[in-house]
Amino acid sequence: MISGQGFMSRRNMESGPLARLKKGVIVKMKIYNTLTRQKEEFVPITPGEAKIYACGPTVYNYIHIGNARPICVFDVLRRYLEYRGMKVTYVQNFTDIDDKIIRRAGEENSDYLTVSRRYIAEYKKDAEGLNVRPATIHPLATENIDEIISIISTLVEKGYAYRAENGDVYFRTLKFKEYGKLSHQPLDELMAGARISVDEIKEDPMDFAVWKAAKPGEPSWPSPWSDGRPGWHIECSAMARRYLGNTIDIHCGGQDLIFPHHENEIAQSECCNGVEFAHYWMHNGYINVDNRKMSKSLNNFFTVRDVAEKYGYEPIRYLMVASHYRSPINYSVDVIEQCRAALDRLYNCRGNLEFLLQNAAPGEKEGESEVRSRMEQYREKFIEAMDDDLNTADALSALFDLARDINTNLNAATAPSKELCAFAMDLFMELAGVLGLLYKKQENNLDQEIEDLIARRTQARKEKDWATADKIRDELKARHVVLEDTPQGVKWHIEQD
RNA sequence: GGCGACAUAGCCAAGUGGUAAGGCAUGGGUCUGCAAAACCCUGAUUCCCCAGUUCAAAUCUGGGUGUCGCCUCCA
Repeated sequence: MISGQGFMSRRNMESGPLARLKKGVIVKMKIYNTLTRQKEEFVPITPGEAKIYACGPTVYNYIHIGNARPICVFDVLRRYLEYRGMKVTYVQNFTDIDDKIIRRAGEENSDYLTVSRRYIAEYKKDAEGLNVRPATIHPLATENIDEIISIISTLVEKGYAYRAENGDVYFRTLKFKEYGKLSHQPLDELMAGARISVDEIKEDPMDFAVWKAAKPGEPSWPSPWSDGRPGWHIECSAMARRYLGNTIDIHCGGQDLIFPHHENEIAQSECCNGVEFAHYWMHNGYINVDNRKMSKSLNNFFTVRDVAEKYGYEPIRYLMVASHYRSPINYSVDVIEQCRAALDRLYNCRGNLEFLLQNAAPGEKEGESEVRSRMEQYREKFIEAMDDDLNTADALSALFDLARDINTNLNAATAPSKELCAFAMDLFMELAGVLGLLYKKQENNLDQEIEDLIARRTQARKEKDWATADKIRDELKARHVVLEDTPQGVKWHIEQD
């Protein structure tokens, strides 16, 4: 029995961050580590590479915007590390077998497979809408039963888990001396607070199930202990190990997973593999509604789908990056509308720049190199903010600073060169892209009919026939084509809704 | 009971010792045939309260108030 030995003490010089630091760092980034409760320099196991495991949704319903937060925030983490030149392996599981899924299947008279596959598909639609890139791997619990059984077998062999008389297998929590190190809960306190009903079949109330024997009619898989299914926590230990190895760089999820889910993962993985499970633990804050935590159990949640139908997906994503990932966010209709208005400003900037770019003449002009170098400073500010524990709110302000600079200095009056316009556009989209914003495509084509209307209006304006011009403008506006008159001609964009 | 988070303008939100970023909204102005967009100006003598440390505190210390969360399925 070796728990509590060297592999936990990541402060030691051989395996601690200092040692890894010496091997060479590509990204000088600080991450708040729940394990140590402080910001630490991010030093990956392999220089230049990051292995990340993010707990994914249990697929028994549409995701709500509380679920959307970790999905968006850790997508930004991934994008940022890649932006800084790292190779990122990002694993996000789907929990596709569990009590809630089985219950749901029962309610609708179908089976767990139908339910889980449906909501995985729905998840993917929402994730795409939110501009969340698919993970490197999206493993399913039910496709990793062998790995799960292998880990449980090792735990049983080592004496960390035992079979109860009904076929369940439980983890011997008290045997893992460091239990509680992530949630910083002393074991006796956890026991005092344990509302776990005293279960005759467990040796100790703190023990948790790693394998559950099937009740009649439940889906099950054969195992050395019983026909049954994995407990919730074990699947993440199994999938993290299979796809990322015994030790990973960053494990992320919502704050509510710290206890017991992540605590249990640590116990299982470290007792099984004998090495530290994850070097960094990142946890996002909650989304609240009326100042109360939004959750499926409180039934005060908004699904991503519902909000997206009213306001679009992007304001949701904006909401997630507009504040720090560890702060709570209080959701309201007001706030989401403000997000949409803020996005409008950014899209206007992009639209104006695009229009300028199309009309600009090539040939760098005098003084433009100074403009470039000034704009480079916004990138520096952006990176500095992101390096500080993913301060997306501060980074976003750099994007707005850039937008103001572009609006002020790149316009019809200053007639910037094509090169400068392209430079500004690239930089603007580069920073927005790291946050996963401004992914709505630029419309380039209009119907012939609309083109004709615009041409007629232009003619009317030339003849100072304002009545006709305004009538056409209103007509187009009703069809969501918004016109703006600029010194370089008519500019249009398609309005949403 | 144990552990923790938060409190900055009408709203959202950065800022952890050097004199309050950014966004939304409001009001005024410039530009425009009118709009739209954009730009400029406007807005917290002050960062929940009290006391302390300091030349200097939203930022540190102590105390208090309020709100929320985890300890049970939950992002």
